[in-house]
Amino acid sequence: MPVRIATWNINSVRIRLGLLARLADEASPDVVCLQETKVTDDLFPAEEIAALGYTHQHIAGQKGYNGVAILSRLPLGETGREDWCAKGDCRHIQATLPNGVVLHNFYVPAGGDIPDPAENDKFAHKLQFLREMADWWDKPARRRGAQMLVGDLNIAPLETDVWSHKQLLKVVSHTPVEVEHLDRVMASGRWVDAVRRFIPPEENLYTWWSYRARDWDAADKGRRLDHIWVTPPLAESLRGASVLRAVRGWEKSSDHAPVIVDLAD
DNA sequence: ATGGCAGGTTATACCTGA
Repeated sequence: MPVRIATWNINSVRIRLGLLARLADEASPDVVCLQETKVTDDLFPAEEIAALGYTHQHIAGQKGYNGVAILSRLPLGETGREDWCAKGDCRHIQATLPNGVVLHNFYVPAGGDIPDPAENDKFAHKLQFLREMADWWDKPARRRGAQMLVGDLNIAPLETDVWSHKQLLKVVSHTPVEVEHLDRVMASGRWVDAVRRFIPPEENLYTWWSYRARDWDAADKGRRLDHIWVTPPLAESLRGASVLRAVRGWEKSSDHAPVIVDLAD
């Protein structure tokens, strides 16, 4: 049975439960990975989400900020989480799917406004987080088997991942130092960009559009911050990938659109 | 056009996002 996996920075799971229901109805992902749930585990709307069919849930949330969740219609095997940068924040969880795929859900720090780690602690945190991710997959034992890495990585690596490469070179999310760090993470895990296997790198592709634009759709000043990567053994199972841009236009939407991939058996 | 918006909080102004 094929498996559909979605990743979505939902920007508060409680305020957008209705949109999650609509996503479940219209796209019917088997597994949904959320970021920025913005809720502690005791207040997580587990029953409402179970009623959508996602009875298997692995969550790690905190008050106000961050927070990640893996919601699944399929049973989850071994689950876990890593405390990157030893800050105790909720930016990563993982779970094993019935097909054996180890699924990692990340919310990489945004990094603040100033792209200089000496001047901006948030940017330093972002780079450190990425270095720790690269170190994690640098060990051959951690590269074994079929793995998938999804989430809001808060970096748009390609020139076609932003509305203007030139104008964003000094804007956090598209600076060369961030892209180098992300490339190192990719290389360490031998990761394959699943979405760009289907939507060629020559084509502009975004997953995030600012709330501040008067007309986000017309201006289309987007960035591709949300990603789905797979390890080489899993790349052969990919059957499709897309960004659900229309979701960005739903009433009271998140500023991020969901990204989905389909896997064959 | 360096503006503009949105969510959360021991809220009613300030932090975060990117």
